Amino acid sequence: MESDNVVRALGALAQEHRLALFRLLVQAGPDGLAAGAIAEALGVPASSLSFHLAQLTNAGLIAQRRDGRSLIYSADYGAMTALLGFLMENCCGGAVCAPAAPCDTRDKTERTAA
Amino acid sequence: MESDNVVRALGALAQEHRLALFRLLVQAGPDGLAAGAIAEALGVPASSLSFHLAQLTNAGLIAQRRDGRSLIYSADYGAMTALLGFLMENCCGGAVCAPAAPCDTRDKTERTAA
DNA sequence: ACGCCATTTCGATAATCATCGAAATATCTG
DNA sequence: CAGATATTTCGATGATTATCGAAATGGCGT
Repeated sequence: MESDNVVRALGALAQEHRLALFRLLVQAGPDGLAAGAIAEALGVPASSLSFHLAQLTNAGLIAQRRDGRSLIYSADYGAMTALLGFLMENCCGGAVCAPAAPCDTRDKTERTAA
Repeated sequence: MESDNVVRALGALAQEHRLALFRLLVQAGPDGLAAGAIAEALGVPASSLSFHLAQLTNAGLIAQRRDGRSLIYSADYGAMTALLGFLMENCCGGAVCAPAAPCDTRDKTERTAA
C-alpha cells in the first residue's frame, strides 16, 4: 500500500461515524449490510450516511454491490490487512514485528469448503 | 484505547506531512529528534511543523522533552501499539487474530540490560 | 542585562469536511 | 406505465484544517 492510499484510508477511518460504520461492516462479515440497515443502526440520516459510505468506498476500505433496490456494503478485509501491514512495517525502522494478517479474509463459502 | 482517542490518533496520522513525521520519529527511536532537525528533514516551515507536532502530541502519539533550547520529540510506541491493538481487536467481531505488540517498546537502556 | 538561537503562538487566508433537507435516480411490483 | 421503496446527488451552511510569515516566548552564553 502506498503512502498516499494510507493517508486516505486513515482519513476515512478518522471520523466517529465512519469508524463505527466500518466496525459494523467488519462485524457483519462478507455478507455486508444494506445502506438502510446501516443508517438505522447508526442513527444517521440517509444523505449523511451516503456521504460517509462514499468516503470509505473512495478509500478502498469497503465494497458495494446491488441486491434489488438495496445497495449492500461490506468491509474489504484485504484493504484493512494492507493498512495494518503498512503501519506495522513502518513502526520499527522497516522491521516487521508482527504478522500483518489480522483477519481470515476468506468468505463463508470458502471457509465452509476448507 | 477508547474510540474517541482512536479517532484522534487516526486523524493525526491522516495527513501526508504528519504520517511522514511520525514514521521519521519511529525510525529515530527513543532518542527522538529536535524540532529543527525534523523541519529540515521534511522540508516544512517551522511554524507549519509546530502545528503538526501539536496535533500528534494532542493525539498522544508523540512525546516532548526539552534539551537546552531544543525541544526533542519522540514516538510513543505504547500509543502506536494501543492503536494497532484497537484496530485488530475490532476487525473480526471481537476476536484478536494477531498479537497487538508490533514493537519492542523498551528503550535502549532496558534492551541493553536484558 | 543583552543578543542569539530554537521553537511556538498569533492572525489571516484558502481549502476541505460534515451535516441534512429536498430533489433526482434506480429498481421492483402491480 | 404508475406508484412505492432504497439510495444517491445537489446545494447551502457552519465547522474544522492546513499553510506560512511575522511576532512573541524560553533558554543559553557572554
